Amino acid sequence: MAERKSERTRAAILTAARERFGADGYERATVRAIAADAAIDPAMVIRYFGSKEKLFAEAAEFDIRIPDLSDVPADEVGARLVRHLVTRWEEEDTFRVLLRTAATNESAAERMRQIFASQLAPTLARLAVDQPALRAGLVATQALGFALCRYILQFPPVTALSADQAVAFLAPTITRYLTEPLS
Amino acid sequence: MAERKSERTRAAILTAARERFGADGYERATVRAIAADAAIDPAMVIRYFGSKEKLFAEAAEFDIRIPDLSDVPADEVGARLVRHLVTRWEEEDTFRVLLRTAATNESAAERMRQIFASQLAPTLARLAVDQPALRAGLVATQALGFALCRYILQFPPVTALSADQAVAFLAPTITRYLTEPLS
DNA sequence: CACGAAAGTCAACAGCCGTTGGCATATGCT
DNA sequence: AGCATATGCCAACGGCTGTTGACTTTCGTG
Repeated sequence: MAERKSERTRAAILTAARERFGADGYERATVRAIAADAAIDPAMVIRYFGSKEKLFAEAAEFDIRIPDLSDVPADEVGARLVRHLVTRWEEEDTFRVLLRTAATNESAAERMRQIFASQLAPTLARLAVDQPALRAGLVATQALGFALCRYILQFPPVTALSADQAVAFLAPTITRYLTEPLS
Repeated sequence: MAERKSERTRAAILTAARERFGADGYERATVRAIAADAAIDPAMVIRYFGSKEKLFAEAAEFDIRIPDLSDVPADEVGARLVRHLVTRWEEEDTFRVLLRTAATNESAAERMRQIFASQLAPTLARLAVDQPALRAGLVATQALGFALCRYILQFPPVTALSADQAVAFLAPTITRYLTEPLS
């Protein structure tokens, strides 16, 4: 069972990495600091993950896990979606890591675009009355803007919101973006 | 006229700095690269601005210049505001510099919060039916989310939008955040 | 117990970074 | 012209970065 120990430290590194990347962003989070948090030698980080960039790639793997909304009443879709997103964002650091980093790191931005294109857009496409890509894009602006103001920029009025309040305000916007007829 | 020349290079540095900061973010934009863009020695950058941080502070000075909307018909406030923001964001690099950097740099985030609190919130407060801080916060989530998806993450459906389309979609959301009764 | 591989330590590398001080040059004033 | 000062270049510093290779310890297995 020589591998048991190694998997534990591997997980420790990953946890520390997510914390540091999430708090400081990619550039300012140093391998040495991550190693210190995980109480191991910086060399081990490289040994386990090959490079800082590969470590980040693994630390920022994120599945948004959008539920199937196809048999949810049309007027509840927005609320269900918003609640799912907020829950999902707050139960892991991963998304925050990705969002924070995506602003200054092109590969993280690309990953963000991929999540949008492969996870969010297809699901929303079945709920939009027309122009699915455009409507998914609009939904993304509101969803990510909320995440930005709440978790990254930490605007006081936005951080002060409860999850319920957030859902109540954002849901109608999402619904409108998916269904409002184009003028 | 010894100062004329210096002011020209000072401006050149500032321009190059805004470009680099805007493209790469604070950490990855090096003093050396900025100096190279301005066709000048790295030492001059420090001589003129004292430090990289002070250079950034000056490069990221941004006045959102929100117009007086107090005598605009209530149903046009959203459109006017959105159009102003998009115009303002696109006529300078400054805002993009700030937004990109705010994700990983605490002092830039603080500046963002200040712009929100001292420039946006007070104006919106006079337009909101109640709970001015909360409503201004909601407006910010939609406005900044749009900027994030369009200028930073560059989601294709969002970059594809014309200014007119953006206004048409976002304006009703803004109006609703300012006026919709709380349930 | 002995052996070998896995896990971890340590020191050092080369390469950037922001910043500094000294020195050349140009420019404007008297 | 000659001086003072502003402007600019150059080389170098100390510090931090990701990454590497050699060495030591740990530990499961024959």
